Amino acid sequence: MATKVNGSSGKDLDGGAVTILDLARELRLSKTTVADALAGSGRVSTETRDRVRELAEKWGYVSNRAARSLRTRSTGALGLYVPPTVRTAPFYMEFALGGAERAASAGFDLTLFAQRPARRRDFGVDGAVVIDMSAADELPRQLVAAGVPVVAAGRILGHEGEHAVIETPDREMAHQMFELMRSRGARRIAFVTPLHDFAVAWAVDVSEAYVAWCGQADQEVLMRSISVAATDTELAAAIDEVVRIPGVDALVLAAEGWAARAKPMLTAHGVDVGGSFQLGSLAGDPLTDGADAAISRVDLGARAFGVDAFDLLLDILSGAADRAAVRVHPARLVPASVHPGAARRDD
Amino acid sequence: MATKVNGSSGKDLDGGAVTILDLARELRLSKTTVADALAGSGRVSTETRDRVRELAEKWGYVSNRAARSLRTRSTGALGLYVPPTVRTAPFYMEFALGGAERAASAGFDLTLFAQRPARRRDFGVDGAVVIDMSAADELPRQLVAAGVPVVAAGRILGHEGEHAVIETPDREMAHQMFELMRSRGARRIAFVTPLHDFAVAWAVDVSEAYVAWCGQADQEVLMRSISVAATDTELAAAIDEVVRIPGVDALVLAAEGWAARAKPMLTAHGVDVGGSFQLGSLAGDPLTDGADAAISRVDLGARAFGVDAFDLLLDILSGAADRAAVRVHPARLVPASVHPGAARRDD
DNA sequence: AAGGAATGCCGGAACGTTCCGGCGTCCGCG
DNA sequence: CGCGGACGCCGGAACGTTCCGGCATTCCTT
Repeated sequence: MATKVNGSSGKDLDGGAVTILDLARELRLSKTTVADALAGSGRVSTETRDRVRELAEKWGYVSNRAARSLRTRSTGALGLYVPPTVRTAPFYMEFALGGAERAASAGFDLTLFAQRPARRRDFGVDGAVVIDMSAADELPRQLVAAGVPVVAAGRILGHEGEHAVIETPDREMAHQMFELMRSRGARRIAFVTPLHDFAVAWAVDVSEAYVAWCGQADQEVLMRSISVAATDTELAAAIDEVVRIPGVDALVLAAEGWAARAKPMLTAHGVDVGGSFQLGSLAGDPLTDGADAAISRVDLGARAFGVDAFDLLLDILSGAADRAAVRVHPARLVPASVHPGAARRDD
Repeated sequence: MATKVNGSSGKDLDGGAVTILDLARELRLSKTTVADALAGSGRVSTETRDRVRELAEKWGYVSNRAARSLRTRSTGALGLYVPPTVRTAPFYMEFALGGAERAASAGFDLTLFAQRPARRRDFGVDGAVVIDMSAADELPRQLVAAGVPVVAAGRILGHEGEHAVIETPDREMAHQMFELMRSRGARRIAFVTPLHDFAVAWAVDVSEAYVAWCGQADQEVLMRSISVAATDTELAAAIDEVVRIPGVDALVLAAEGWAARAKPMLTAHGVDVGGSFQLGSLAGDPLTDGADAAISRVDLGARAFGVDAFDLLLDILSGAADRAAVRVHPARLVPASVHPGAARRDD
């Protein structure tokens, strides 16, 4: 009862993409058998399977994603959301590409969400990773409401327990940074961190870690806050302030890129960076802060972080991990190379 | 003849997502009418349409992407491929997010392709943008072979005419940069560019532009090539060489981030960057090279570039542009702020 | 040799949407 | 009063896949 009468040989690559039915017709098999042969499911003789696969290869058959998705209720894509505030940083690009790599290795595509959509929508993903989300952002709860498994890279303040989380040990790394500097002779370590209204976990964590360390190390709290997207002018103003504080012999900056930008400013003030004055970055990717051996940095391993985040997501999808699982992605402290002529006081 | 008998009220949010059929049953309408009411197509009374939309809103109906995709043969997603060699640069993140924004505003998702897939696959996109591709990369032709419209951001050497292209005026901007420096007194401008085996259009273009300018300006060609992913050591070696050339009073670096990294190296050599010595970046994004007012830079407008690239792709999809269209995305020369005390020779 | 199990293959139904054609009803106009 | 057409709504088919159950045929077992 088909409307179109198909010729004998077939192989109609003309109309559009080749389907399972095309293969079945050509091989005089049923679609079920062809599908089974291709998927390796069902009961098919080895000979038949080989015939099917050979023709599929020859004709360039590709399984229609939409049809499969419709039938299986899985999309074959994972989502990633990077909030607008911070997305210029190379860190997120590395993270995203690590994620894309991991997703691809599991046969998933990576869909990048732009802004949060105005209207409710079909996200079109089997799961999603959101990174460094402010508590105010609604996207995670929209995802959760839509039944999409979510992994938060960096926990979301006030939303703990609502989804899985993977974190870098920010407090611990900050602590290590301060300890390193002290062990290298620093006595008064200043700290520049994002403004308090930047309600993202890592920023809060490192600030608290600094204050805690000061208490423990019996050091005065020398903290300045600037916008996480600080311009050079803003950053320079903070540096000016810090330099003016008497006896400051070390400075740690919380956000990516700050240290590299601050260094020339410090130098302009006559500060011997890498020598008598220590400079550190708590989010130092190899590209910016890390390019300078005079800066101690915390290497967050952005790429591997992305891989790990999507790894967790995949584990959740496969049932190997709980939907509220919490994991830690290791970071690494990379001390500045000690300047040979540096004044170094060993207590 | 339905296998399942549905109760009177319905509203079964229990099973899974709510479908058009659920709405139709509840409203005692046919699926066609409901679909028409939601899509705004067909002939539906205003009253009915409102009733449908109200219930759809109330029940949180979202159109099933897979089903629609299957029927309409369009996926609702656009692809982006960033080659592995260069992807650490913030430029590409900005570009990608600009693209995601533009795609989203047209109702498309953005799928990030990871590595090129080993096997032939269904790309699952309606069109794709590839950026700064080396001629050797096979992905574009795979896409073209699969019938996917492709926009190359930065033309692909040796593949002109096979797909649409959007470009920044790299030669022109390089020329402007050199002219700026000369107008500000530079007499011997050195140039550092990626190695020749980095067969990406912009790198070739700016190198050629430099040589051409030298010829026209009657200046000796002072060019050094390093890996596009040069380490600090490699970059420093090139800088060392450049500094050793007698009379060099300006340096232009081709790739993103190089200038910012080179500046401290130059300073270490006692060079007065921003004063008697001019430094320029041909791919200076605001974050890295652009953060330093002493560096002249070409602002490629990464974000807007991404928007424009996807704009072109969307135009092609809508038929408003040819599949081999060529467009130019404007760039902008941002001169270094002239240092007050700088030695400035006005011819 | 007869019963049952394994083997190889197959038809339909479903997934949720879009789209084509059609079918009553009612209005307006000559 | 009759008729053409607009209006409001509808049924079915199709998109390409997966999956459930089933039906011959062959093989093994006792």
